[in-house]
Amino acid sequence: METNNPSDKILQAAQEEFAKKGFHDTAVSEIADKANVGKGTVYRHFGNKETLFGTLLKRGIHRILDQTENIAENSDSASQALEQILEMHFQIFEESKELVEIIVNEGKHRIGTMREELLSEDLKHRQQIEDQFIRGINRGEFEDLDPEKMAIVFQGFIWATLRSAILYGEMNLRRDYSGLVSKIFFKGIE
Amino acid sequence: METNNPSDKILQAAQEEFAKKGFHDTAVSEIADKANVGKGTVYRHFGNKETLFGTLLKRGIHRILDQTENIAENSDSASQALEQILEMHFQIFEESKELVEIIVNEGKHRIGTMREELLSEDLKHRQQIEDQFIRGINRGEFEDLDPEKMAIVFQGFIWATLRSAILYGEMNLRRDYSGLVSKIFFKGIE
Amino acid sequence: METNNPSDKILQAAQEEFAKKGFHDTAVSEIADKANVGKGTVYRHFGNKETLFGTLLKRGIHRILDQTENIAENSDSASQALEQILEMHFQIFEESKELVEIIVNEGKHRIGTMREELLSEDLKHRQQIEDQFIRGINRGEFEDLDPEKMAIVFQGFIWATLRSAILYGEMNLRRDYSGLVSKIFFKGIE
Amino acid sequence: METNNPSDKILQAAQEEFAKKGFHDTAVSEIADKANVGKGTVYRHFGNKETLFGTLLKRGIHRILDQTENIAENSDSASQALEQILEMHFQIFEESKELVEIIVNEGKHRIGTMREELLSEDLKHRQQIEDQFIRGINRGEFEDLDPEKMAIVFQGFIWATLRSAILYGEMNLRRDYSGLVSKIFFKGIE
DNA sequence: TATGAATGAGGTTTCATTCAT
DNA sequence: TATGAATGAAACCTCATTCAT
Repeated sequence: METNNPSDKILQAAQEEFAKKGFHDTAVSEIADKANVGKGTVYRHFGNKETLFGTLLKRGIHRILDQTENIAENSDSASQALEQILEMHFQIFEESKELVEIIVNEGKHRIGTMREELLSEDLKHRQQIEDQFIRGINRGEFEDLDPEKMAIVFQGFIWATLRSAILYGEMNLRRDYSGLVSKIFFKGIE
Repeated sequence: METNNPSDKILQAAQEEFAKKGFHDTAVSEIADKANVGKGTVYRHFGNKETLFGTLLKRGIHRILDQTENIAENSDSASQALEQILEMHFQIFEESKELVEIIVNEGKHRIGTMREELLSEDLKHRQQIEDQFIRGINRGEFEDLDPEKMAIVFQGFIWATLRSAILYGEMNLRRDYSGLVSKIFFKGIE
Repeated sequence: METNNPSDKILQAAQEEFAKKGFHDTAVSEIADKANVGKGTVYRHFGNKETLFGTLLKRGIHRILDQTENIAENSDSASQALEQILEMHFQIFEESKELVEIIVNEGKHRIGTMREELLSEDLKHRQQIEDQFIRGINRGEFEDLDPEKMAIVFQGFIWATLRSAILYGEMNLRRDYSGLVSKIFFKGIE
Repeated sequence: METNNPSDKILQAAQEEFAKKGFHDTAVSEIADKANVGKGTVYRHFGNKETLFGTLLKRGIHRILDQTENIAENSDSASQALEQILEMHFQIFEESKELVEIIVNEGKHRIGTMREELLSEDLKHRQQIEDQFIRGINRGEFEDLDPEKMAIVFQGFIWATLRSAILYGEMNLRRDYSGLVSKIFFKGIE
């Protein structure tokens, strides 16, 4: 779906470059070049480099938030929902490898002004997961463990698995992992 | 145990600064100032900024490798060993919060010249973990799952848990997490 | 003929500063200041300090090459041509004292990447001079001596005379020297 | 004649390094290393880098001054003396290629504090040559031209010839050049 | 007297950002 | 609205020089 919208072209180019080289090792001019626009256009649309980066992160997180919401509403059980959430992350990874790499690799630093905003989105996602654990406990699917901690651990599992995939590039094994992680996790808490 | 050895002072200062602000946002002069040495002294001892950073990473990884080795030799069962390995990571985290933050946050980029060396150390650690799974399977402690994949997932669990701890700063809960993760993981694979 | 072209302003400023203080003792920022441009502009136009220096040398050598070519084509005899070539060097010296100083003073070192290119230009000039000696010998103007060696010696004479002029600043005497050198070269002093 | 005198070892090493790479591209530590002494020893003996360099220049010029004096006293005619002076420069060149390279290549800049002293030595040499021209004119060997200018031109010839030799590395031809230059100078080429 | 670890001034270079066109 | 030339702050790094041993 080729757009000629400068914003989209810039965002796309930024995603690829930031994923490949990280925030600091990517020059704004490289992004502009790859997007076939002038450097000034990047600034007209995003104000500065940090905001461009943050916009990318936000886009990714919102996408995850929306899809999680969707899964929650259309699932029969908590364990099914959680499995689908895990699976969904791998799907996004396959579609937007770079976006996930960015989120995984530059999670902590590089969020400057948007720190609060991004952190709050992350907490929203944790809450979505926690809701599923509460649901599961109420339905008798899981043991009665602290749902908040469970959510934190589950969120960690997701990133951890993506991290392995990125680090070792063994993406072709993704279904194996996704399945293995689900298996371990759910058998562990039943 | 205050040393006056410049190398140690620099390494310590670098660890703190890199953890706080990341590689690129930390100036060599800031490290020098914090270590109470001249800028030139940093260069005399480490050659350049990247090597200083890499030295820090190597130190951390070697420490983990050594302790894992030690645990492997002195444990009665595979599950005990793996639990201790997880626990050990939290201990190191408590002692050198910054070092772990660096490893977690700047895993992918910023390793330049030392990439191969560091990656091979990481693989060594994975192998150490895999050895425990093989041991556990042989001893009938675990299900007969692919030990290599198990190792990758377990390594992921470690980072996931540390990542949560770092991100949310809820280190005071560490025992809870460590225990929870162990519980889930081992019940899941028994 | 004041230009506002940054390249020209930078080249002019560089010429003056390099001549006054040599390559190493001239800071790029000084050149930028004197040219009334930002430091970055120097780098945008010339890439780095060494290339800026080399560009200056090339410009000078090309000018000499062109004018020598011109003299060769428009002269009645070899000795007339050679006299004019000598005279031309003094003219250039008067117009661009600094450029000649640079070429005289930093001939050997400081040419790094452009070494081959510059040396080959120098050889071209030697060839131009040699051509005049061949012409002169054929026309019976000169003794039948090895034209290549004659060219080397003549080229030496040029630099020698310029060197004296630069070293002692006795430029006001230039006509005297130029004439004296011609006289000696063609007739000797006995 | 191997000395263990630190000063001599340093001077020798400095000569080689300065000739090879020029003043600025030679580090004091490189000189110290090559001389097998500590960096501090260089400073103890010569105070600073510039003085070390100047000492080298002075040594060379004094040597030339002394030998010229000697030639003047032991020669039968002015033209013989001048020929021997020219020849002597080539001899020194063969023995101390580097020293001559230094003097030729870094004549103008790099003399800082010693500027006056070195310039006065150079003028002394010019005077020695001028004396020979006066002698030659008085003895009827040469035409009655301005001896000062003749001296300047002759001095220029010397450097010019050495410059060619250094630039093109055609030192094996030295006798040819030396002879050719003498011939031209005294008899011309017509 | 000799040393070399430590220092920091100073130099080169990059690149995010601005703004006139 | 789009551009990219110009800018200069700020970072990395070198190396002459000092001085405690």
